[in-house]
Amino acid sequence: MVKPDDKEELILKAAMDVFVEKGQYGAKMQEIADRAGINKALLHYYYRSKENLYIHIFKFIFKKIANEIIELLKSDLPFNEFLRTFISTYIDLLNKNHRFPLFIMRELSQGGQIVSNALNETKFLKLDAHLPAIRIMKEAMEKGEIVKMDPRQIILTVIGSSLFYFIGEPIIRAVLITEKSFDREKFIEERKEAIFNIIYYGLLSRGDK
Amino acid sequence: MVKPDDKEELILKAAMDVFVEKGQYGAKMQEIADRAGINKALLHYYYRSKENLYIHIFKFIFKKIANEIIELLKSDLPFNEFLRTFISTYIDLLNKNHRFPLFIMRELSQGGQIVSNALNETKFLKLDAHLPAIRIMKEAMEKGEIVKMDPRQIILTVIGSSLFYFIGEPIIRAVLITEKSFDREKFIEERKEAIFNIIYYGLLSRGDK
DNA sequence: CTTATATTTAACCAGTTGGTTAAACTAAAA
DNA sequence: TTTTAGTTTAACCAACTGGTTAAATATAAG
Repeated sequence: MVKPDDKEELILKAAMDVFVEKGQYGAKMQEIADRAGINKALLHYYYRSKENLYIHIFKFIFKKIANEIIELLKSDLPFNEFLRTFISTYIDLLNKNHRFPLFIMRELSQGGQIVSNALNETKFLKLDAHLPAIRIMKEAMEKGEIVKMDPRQIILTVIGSSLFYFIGEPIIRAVLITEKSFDREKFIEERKEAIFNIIYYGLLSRGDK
Repeated sequence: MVKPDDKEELILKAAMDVFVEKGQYGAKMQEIADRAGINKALLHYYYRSKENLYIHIFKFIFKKIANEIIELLKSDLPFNEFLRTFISTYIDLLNKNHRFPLFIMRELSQGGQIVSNALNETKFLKLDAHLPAIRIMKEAMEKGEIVKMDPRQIILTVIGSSLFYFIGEPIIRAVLITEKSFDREKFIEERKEAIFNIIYYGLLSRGDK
């Protein structure tokens, strides 16, 4: 028995689009079926309920993003190269999936039950000293290359700085961007540079005050 | 004619709670009525429709946050003091209203029609060179105090770094916080210090590379 | 007292929507 | 050919929900 066309994949793709766009409650099963080019009956044939389907989609997206970040944190490079690579790759990832962060945030604002379930199914339940990224930072601190600081503060600053443009883009463009011809990709490249420079030089050990 | 108890205010308060918690579609009029201690009929007596009420609440919250940020950007201080004050005050604001950012984000992810309407009703449609904050930065650059850089990159880094903890708190606490007894307020104070230090020293002019 | 507004109660309606069902059809596998 | 799973069609249902309505009541203002 082979599916002539992989309907299940069509469903997942359509469901992802609709849920990401409209959220769990704004999404309608009929619309998902329509966009997948199938009918509602088949939708329930594969996924018993809307909630089921939603959780499935959410976990899929969450794990995809989480796992990519985990990979990045496993890198083993000198601190400055690690930092530059992390920022650049993470921003590329966000740029390619610019709707995912807000989708995850929306679920977060709902209370986070589904989020914490999804979290339990990823590998980084707790970031500890064994993680290469943390080790790299601690070593750089011990060598006196960078200032001593709680590594979590560095992580929060890097991720927050990188993420913000993508979750706030509509407002940011309305408020901050005045050019008539705005080159988004160029701005994003500049963003990478700026974040790296600010954070790297902000962490470099300074002799005096 | 005086309202014995200001029901209208009770409604607004309850509606805010429910909408912030569950979003536009997750919220139910009946629940709003219940939490306000009144009945559905009165709800429609004051606010003709759910959409009406939602837009009302959204704009109220959005303007409150936006206007506080605008005030902060009007400050006129030396760059380093401005930066320290902005970060500290902004984080305090977020801490006091920790549910608002995600609420606004959720609406953003819906397409942003309501957001852009709300935006038009605030005073900072475009941040330009006249704004004190921008002037302060440009002056500090010209004086050679800090490195030359697009001021928007600085703003995005400051806001992103400050905001991230509050929109990602559930995940951050699950992943990054290992202490059994976690002192949230202390961590937030440390966060202020870290953000200021990283960004300020990251911007300070450096003689060599 | 009269009047106008505020408020409650309770029933009701219509539209939407998640989900079901049954029958028929398709097509590959055995 | 028979069997089994995938798929469609179309009708249907029950629950929920936003919104309405009408009648009764409260209450302060004029």
